[in-house]
Amino acid sequence: MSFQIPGIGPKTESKLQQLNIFSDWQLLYHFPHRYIDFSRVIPISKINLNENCTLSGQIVHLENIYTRSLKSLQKIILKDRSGQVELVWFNQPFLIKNFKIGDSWAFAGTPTLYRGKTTIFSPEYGQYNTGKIIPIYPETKGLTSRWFRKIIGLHFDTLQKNLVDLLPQTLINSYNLLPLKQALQEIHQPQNQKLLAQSRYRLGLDEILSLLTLSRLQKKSWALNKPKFILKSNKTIDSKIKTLISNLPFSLTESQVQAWSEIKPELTSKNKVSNRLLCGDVGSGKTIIALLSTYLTSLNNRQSLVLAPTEILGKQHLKTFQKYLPSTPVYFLSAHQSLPAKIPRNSIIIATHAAIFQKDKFIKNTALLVVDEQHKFGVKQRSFLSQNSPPHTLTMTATPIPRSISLTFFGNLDLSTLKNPPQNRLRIKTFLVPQNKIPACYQWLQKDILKRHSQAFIVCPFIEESESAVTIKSAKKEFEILKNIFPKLKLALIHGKTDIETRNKILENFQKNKINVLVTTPIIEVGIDFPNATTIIIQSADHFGLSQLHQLRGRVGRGALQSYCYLFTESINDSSLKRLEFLSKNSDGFKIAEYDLKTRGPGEVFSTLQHGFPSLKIANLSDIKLIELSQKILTDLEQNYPNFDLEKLVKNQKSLSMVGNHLN
DNA sequence: CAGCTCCATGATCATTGGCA
DNA sequence: GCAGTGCTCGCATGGAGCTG
DNA sequence: GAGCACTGC
Repeated sequence: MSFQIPGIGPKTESKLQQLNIFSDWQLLYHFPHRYIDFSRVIPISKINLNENCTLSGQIVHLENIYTRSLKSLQKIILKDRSGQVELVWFNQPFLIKNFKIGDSWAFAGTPTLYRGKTTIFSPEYGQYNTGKIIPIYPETKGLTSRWFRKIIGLHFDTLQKNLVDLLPQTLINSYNLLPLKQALQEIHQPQNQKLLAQSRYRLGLDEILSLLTLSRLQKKSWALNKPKFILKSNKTIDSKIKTLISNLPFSLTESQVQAWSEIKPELTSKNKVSNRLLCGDVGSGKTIIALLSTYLTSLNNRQSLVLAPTEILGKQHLKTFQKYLPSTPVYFLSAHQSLPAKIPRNSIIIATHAAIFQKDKFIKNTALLVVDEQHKFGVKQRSFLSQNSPPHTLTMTATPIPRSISLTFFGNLDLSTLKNPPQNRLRIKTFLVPQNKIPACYQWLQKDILKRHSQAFIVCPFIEESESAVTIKSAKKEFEILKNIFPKLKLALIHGKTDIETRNKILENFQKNKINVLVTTPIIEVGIDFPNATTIIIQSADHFGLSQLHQLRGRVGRGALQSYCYLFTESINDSSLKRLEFLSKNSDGFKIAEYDLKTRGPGEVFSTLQHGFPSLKIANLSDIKLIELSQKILTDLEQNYPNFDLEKLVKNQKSLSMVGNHLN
């Protein structure tokens, strides 16, 4: 487990470790993140300005020039039959000793015109850096791309010696893939763009394939679990649940019915432990599903545990549960509030994360665990899952996860999706507000608040005014301005640095309608129900991801009144305006997430999820075709290559070394 | 906020010409 | 293990943007 | 000059 090749001593080794490279084959899995194409080798006279090229010729002049301010620059004049160029470096006086007048050299760079002369600043030289497409690597201080190019160029054969292409040859042929070694060679030393693309394709496929494999393996190992408590559904229980459903003040939506029909048989299965992700847009009614599940458990005289992301949200759940399940014991557990010493066996415990620290007390009696993730995807609650006999687990998320992402990252979970929102909800009217209409909008808001006794959020991206980004509204400053705009209204400010007690107090007052307008940073994202809030104004909307905006918008429209979302922006950037327009015309979170994924990449969609996902180095999660191909290949492997060792596939992926944290 | 990575940047010479 | 030699490769700085 | 390999002790 270390380095065989020469040139790596203790210093370099520790630097490599900073880049997560611990042994020599991993060097090959340190992929370039971009390339510069110096493959155009031309005579000097054919130079096009600002177009990368490689030139070779004789050095006819070289000098070191020292300037006043203790700086220096190095100048070389290179000549071939067709003409000459100047090459200039800065502050590298040692450099010219590598060259002699009369020597022949090749240099690569981008020619520019400087004071009437064609000049290349800091050109590359040497066999690994000229005349080809050169890779640029992720670097650490002291480990340059040049270093990687050389070491990999010199030792490629040694480095790849022990690597085995795990995919069967026949499969590689039938899908027209590059063999592993060739792919690795091309990613580091591409012969041309086409082969480079093929190489990225192959290696990206490996990444996705490993992810899929990993989640499939985990699903398999989860399937070995037997339920600790067997829940039944008999006639009495069924009818009670039916009564509950029919007594609800609304009827279940189609997809709620669907989801329940998926979850219920799992909970009552004799030999399977449920592990399901319930993925539903803001306000799609996930809580009801949780309610039904816990009720079923309770009717079986067993205990459920509902984990809420925040205390406020937990209390909200508590209210809901108590309201609809008056005859069931529901308890609340948080950092401030503990459980009674003895609780009935059929209790429903609603807990914040504080519960995690005292889980031992009651987890062993828990038959059903509901984790309300809201927008975050935590790692913490995995500790519940990793115990040897886990309860039925239902994870709920308000992040609409695009299909390609749920396939790759959550393949180990069964998936239920809530699509259509409850019919009684009015669609939130969303408008893009240009700068000059902002005052009118404020006027309208004030009127509306006074008329309907409604409330509003005003969201700003940052707390403090930053000098570099004057146009970005800061919550604090905006708050002052808004106080002047709305002299008749009560305003309050909340941001990430407001301490929790004040924050809770303000939220409480807001809930009681003692505050008309709440000015905040995006912290209100975390799903709080304020049915009376009907308007949300988002400042500098272009600075948010679409998914995030969608979540923010979901803060309103929770009551019966018509709600509004106003997006303020000073941006004139065409693509950001388009994005915002898309948002104003669409209310389906899944569509929005897909759109975000396609136009901005996975970062946007994941921005509201907690970290801890493996970063793919090559594959792109928005590449649904690649993901589908990986699935196809995986099925192919399982069906037609019975001896194929899936586990090996996972272990060999360096980029997955951290996956364990998240899926285990 | 700090720490890190990425990326762009960086220097010299020498002083005209029209009008009153 | 450590000192000495000779080899190769080597800028510095600031702002920007990201992450813990 | 930093890091490294190699040599000679």
